[in-house]
Amino acid sequence: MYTALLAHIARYVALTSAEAQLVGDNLTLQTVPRKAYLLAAGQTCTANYFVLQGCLRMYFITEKGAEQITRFALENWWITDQSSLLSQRPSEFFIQAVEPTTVAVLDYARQEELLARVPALERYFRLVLQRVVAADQMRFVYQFGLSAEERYHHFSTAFPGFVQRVPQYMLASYLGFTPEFLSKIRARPGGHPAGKAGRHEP
Amino acid sequence: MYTALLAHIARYVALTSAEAQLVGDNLTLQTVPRKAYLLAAGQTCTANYFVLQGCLRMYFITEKGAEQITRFALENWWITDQSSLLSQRPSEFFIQAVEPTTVAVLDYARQEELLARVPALERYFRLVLQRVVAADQMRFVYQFGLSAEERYHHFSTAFPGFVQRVPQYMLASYLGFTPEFLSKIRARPGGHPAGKAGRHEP
DNA sequence: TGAATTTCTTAATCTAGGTTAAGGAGAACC
DNA sequence: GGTTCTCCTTAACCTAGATTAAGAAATTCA
Repeated sequence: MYTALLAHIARYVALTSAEAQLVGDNLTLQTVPRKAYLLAAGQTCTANYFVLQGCLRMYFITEKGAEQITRFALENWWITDQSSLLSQRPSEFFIQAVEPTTVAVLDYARQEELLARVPALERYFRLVLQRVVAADQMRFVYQFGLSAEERYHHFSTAFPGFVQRVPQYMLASYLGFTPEFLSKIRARPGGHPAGKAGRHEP
Repeated sequence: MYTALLAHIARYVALTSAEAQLVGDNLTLQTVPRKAYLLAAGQTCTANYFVLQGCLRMYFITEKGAEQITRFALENWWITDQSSLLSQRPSEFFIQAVEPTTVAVLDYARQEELLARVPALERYFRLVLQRVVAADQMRFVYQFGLSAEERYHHFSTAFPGFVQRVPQYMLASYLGFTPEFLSKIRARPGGHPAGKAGRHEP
């Protein structure tokens, strides 16, 4: 049922089978149809989501009313609004399925209890969070260190599979520019080389 | 010696005095003169730094050769290049003292050993990292949801003390625009209301 | 399968913020 | 107590990318 998640945990820490059982007991499985929401702005975030299958996006609405995507979550990624989760105050974010998606839901209230019983998970989440911070840091370097066009080229070279998996206007939003500008870039010579290899995940 | 750090830990988890002793034994104290570096691009990051007194900035050099500040660390903040630390590969970042600064240094090699002996610290760092992710998330909202001028006003209203603590060109870099543009904003009517109250930390 | 909805493209026009250049003023240094 | 750095300001000009407005392709789903 949660084999992908248990395998992910095993990459970082070793659990006894009793502990693995306990993990499973504290999760729920949820299928999310395309365009359905796991979280909407105004709601208080209640859980941590692990993507078993599919793709989620997290976004907020800017002052001008535009959707600004802050991150995607693909298979084997955790996603949540840490800010709302910690403060237990209403979120500014939406978490929505880009394609039909299956997630393991770890309810925040049960999480603390579970971590108390399975201390190895404290370590697991610490390591996962370190990686999230590291990824956000590098994201920052690309966002501020490169021009919009360079960002697009860098990203589509690094994750060619992913680029084909989401609508381009979402990619444009994630990279911090408009879909019109993305079209312009792609129309330029060398705009979208028909690459094949490369990683699939951002 | 490390009372500020032990107090910070105590805000999240309880340590026995033997454990607190062990923490102290695995730290070193370092004083960093103004403009000195704890990390420079090209070096592999070897430690996690906790600011006891002073102010650090983390930045990288963009393609155009400009310094782009990614974060500051004031008293009671941890700072490191998670990316370089995890991969043990050369960093892209500089970590430099903005003012004479004292830090507690937790060497990465010793950190893993220490956490194995004091499991409560796994929880401590997990909680600290959750807060870092939450802060980065909100940072993103301000960065992409507001115009440059709104960013400046929001930031200087939220952290008036901090604005007076660092040179303005650093503030401009952190907020993602040029010092010239910051001057332009401040010259506008209502550009820099002489506020007094408010938080000191970003 | 065909209408409705989403997504993508093109092109003209516009603007927030960057760039360049120069001067001024405070702080540190000798 | 002057000279050298650092930092801040102003102003003219410039550009990357936004906005607006159509229309053209794809998808989706009934």
